[in-house]
Amino acid sequence: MSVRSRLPSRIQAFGVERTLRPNQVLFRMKGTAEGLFEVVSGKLRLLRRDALAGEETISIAVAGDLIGQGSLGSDVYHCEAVALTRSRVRLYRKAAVLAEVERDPDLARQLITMLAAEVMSLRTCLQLRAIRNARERVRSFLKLSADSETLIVTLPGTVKDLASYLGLTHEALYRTLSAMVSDGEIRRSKNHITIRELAVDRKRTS
Amino acid sequence: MSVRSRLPSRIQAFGVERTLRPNQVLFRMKGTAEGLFEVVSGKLRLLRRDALAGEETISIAVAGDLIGQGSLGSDVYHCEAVALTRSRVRLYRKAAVLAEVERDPDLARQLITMLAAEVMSLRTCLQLRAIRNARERVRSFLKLSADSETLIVTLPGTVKDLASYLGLTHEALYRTLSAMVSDGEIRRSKNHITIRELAVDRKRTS
DNA sequence: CGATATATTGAACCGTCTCAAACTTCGTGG
DNA sequence: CCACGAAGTTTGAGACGGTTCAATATATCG
Repeated sequence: MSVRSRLPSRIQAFGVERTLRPNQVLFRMKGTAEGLFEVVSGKLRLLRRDALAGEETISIAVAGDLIGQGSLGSDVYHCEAVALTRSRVRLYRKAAVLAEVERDPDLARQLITMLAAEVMSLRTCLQLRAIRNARERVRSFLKLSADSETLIVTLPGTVKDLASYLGLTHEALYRTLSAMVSDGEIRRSKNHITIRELAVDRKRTS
Repeated sequence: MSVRSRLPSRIQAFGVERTLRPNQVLFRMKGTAEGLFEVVSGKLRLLRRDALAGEETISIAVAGDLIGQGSLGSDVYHCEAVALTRSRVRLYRKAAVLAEVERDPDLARQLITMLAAEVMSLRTCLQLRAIRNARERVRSFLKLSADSETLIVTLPGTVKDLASYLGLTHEALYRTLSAMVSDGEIRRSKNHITIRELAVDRKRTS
């Protein structure tokens, strides 16, 4: 659901750890950008709020993920991070990161490729949403997210969160998943979805 | 419509210029990523193709814009660039850029902030699309894109391109714009849209 | 064990898509 | 410079699908 971005270990030296309880807000939209965070343990939800668009889940971050990268290019955060579970995060102050970048070309290169990958991941998401038909959209998402070996998709959050990520109401997603199950296209268990038939790419089975 | 990203002049030394005629393809999806391009003159359309999602305009790049940044994080391009007009572009080979990054921390910092800004720009676009109502979506887009002084939005491409960017069919966008004009909410001329009333934020005037 | 959030299904409405048709603009080539 | 074709623009009508509102079941957490 998001790029797994990791910082090289040498920079971790100057990271400051912080613990979050469930539902605690790590940073808010328009809050002063301290820097970026690495999720050490636990799980956080990244979202955007807007009077018109409502609440939109950007992604679910788990251990190892880097969040708040946008802060490197701005003075304020443009999204909100809330802990889903008790979590530990490590803060890398913006100034410290940028300073370290000057000294460590390798870190610079890693940050650049990481951000470039993030850009592409977002574009993929954007393209996913361009698919009008709910079922096709879900199908595309599953294809993109499935482990290529097992064809299993592991849901990082709730189905509701997934609905938000896909730009559907949760009702529509539940219905679509149900229909796909009864058609034998997928199989569902707790936190997993298994694709049963491999992309026969039949045109809109609706 | 997209982040105006510029490379510091010192790196321009090793850029290779190339001329494109209208409709010429600069790079395709899944084509080997040579590197990134700076638009010297003219106008290009960035898009993604997909059997299900169809053609989706990502942005219109004009002189000064940097395109194909995603290539820094991947071996292949994930979008397609087509010249809208006769254009000149300058290629910065991926390896050259990454090598220069090692030598020039300042370039590194600029690339990082540029990419971070792009990430946020994409997230904003994503959020825009989360607005279900066409009129509200157009309204939000106009607010975001308007010059804060004059309240004028300059369209970089055709209205059809804008429709693609907004995730609407062109018919829906034409209709919405017409309605907004007759309601006196906006004014239109050739390539400009002027917002007449400043966001009174009345709930769904539909 | 109660409270709160998620999961699930139903029914109806409404807006956008789709298909269609005409008009305008623009660029190209004769 | 005009003719032509291609692409963009514009408006119409109808169908479909996802949203919305609603109600209930299930699960999770303190």
